[in-house]
Amino acid sequence: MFKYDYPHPAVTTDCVIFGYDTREGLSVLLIERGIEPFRGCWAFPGGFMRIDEDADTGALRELKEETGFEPLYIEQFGAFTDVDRDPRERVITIAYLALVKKGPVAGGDDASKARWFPLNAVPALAFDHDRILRVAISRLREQIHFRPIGFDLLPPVFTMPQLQSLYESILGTHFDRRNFAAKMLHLGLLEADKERSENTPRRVPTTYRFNKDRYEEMKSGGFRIEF
Amino acid sequence: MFKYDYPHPAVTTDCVIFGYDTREGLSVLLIERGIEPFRGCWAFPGGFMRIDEDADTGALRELKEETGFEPLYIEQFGAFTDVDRDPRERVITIAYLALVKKGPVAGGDDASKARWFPLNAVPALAFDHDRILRVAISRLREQIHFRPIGFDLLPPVFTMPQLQSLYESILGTHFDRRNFAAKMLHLGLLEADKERSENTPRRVPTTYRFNKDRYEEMKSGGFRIEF
DNA sequence: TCAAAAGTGTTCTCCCTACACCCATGG
DNA sequence: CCATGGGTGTAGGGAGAACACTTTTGA
Repeated sequence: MFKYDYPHPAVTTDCVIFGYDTREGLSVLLIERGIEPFRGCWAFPGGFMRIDEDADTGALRELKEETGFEPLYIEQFGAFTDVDRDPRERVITIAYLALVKKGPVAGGDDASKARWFPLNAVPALAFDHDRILRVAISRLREQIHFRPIGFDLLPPVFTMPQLQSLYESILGTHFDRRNFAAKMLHLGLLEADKERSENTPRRVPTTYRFNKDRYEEMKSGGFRIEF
Repeated sequence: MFKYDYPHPAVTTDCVIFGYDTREGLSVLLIERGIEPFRGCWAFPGGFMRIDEDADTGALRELKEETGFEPLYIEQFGAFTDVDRDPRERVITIAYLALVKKGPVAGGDDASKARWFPLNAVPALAFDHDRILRVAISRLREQIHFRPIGFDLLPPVFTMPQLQSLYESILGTHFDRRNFAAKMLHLGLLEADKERSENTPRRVPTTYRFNKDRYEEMKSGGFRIEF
């Protein structure tokens, strides 16, 4: 039993985890809640922050425990503090945006209850997670202009059409093939890969890899991708 | 006395309040702490979030109580959660960035202990407020590319040199007069003001006001100011 | 009349945009 | 051989960057 002179809210972390594949586009990882409140509803993985860990650590811990994924990118993007957002007690949540390489959910006790949902097929969510998701998506769309975080969502070797459809999926727009390729190549972050990808239906596209060294150089000195 | 099965952190809000005038450039409003811990140190206005208010409300309340200012712009920009950031107990803070029209600190019990500090003369701060300030500044610099929040820091009628030196002060750079003016006028957010400003040392600059209607139009449809 | 600050226009370059044709592959 | 998708180049326009001289005003 822990006692305080003034009431204290509980603090949780929640992770909005995005993954991508060509079939489904941008997807988000949700967990079906096994307990009340909102039992049976889908929600972001997350949980109570421990008193001896900071929120970043807590978010990472919950992410790994509940999904088994190692995020390639993770960023705090907001605290959600509505008074009635949790029926049990006053709970505020610190929300994180994470990018992972999409795959079957591997680890965790709740693994069987986790599932990827394409962004256009997300069910109603528990708590205020609908709002959190909307904020996360708009943050992701902003961030993609400043960091090449899109690359984290692709396999190490990828084709230009793949990269384009990833960006289109995230930004919800369509680009001209030629202009998109020119712009990307112009950035100098891509290097052509010798090998050619297999399993393509028609003509074999050339493959690229992401040049991390070049990116590190560019980070110091500002960086902006216009779309 | 409030009891919980698990330990709960305390939650505060802190406001990084920016103001601007031509003499001192961009300044931040600090309050000298009258109580331990960090008694006598300078810190951002803020305080404990009440259990029956959300963080936005709490931040606004504290801002008004402690400084008497009405923010022209306010935005949550991060939760700071280091385990040892407060020696008393586990305290996390939700940090806000606010812009106000700079003036003498008017209201509040602690008014006499509040002071504006130009950004290049900020003293060592209490808690982790140094870090919070650094994050706030970089956020402000980002935001100024997307919203004309700079205008909130100027008087309703202002001159082009004033506007330019505000932007230079925030971004820490220098712009070519002609290019800056052209860019600003091109945005269509400024309208020339009939009256001329007084009290200028040399030639009288033309004055402008900010066209809010035009800004509202531009918000829906995206908006980017390049520098 | 001089010093200090404000006003103004042009050129060059780069990047974004729009757009059409050819090529490789599998069926 | 044809359908599908991948690859490529060019012309035009707009915006940013660099840059110098003239005007106003108070001292």
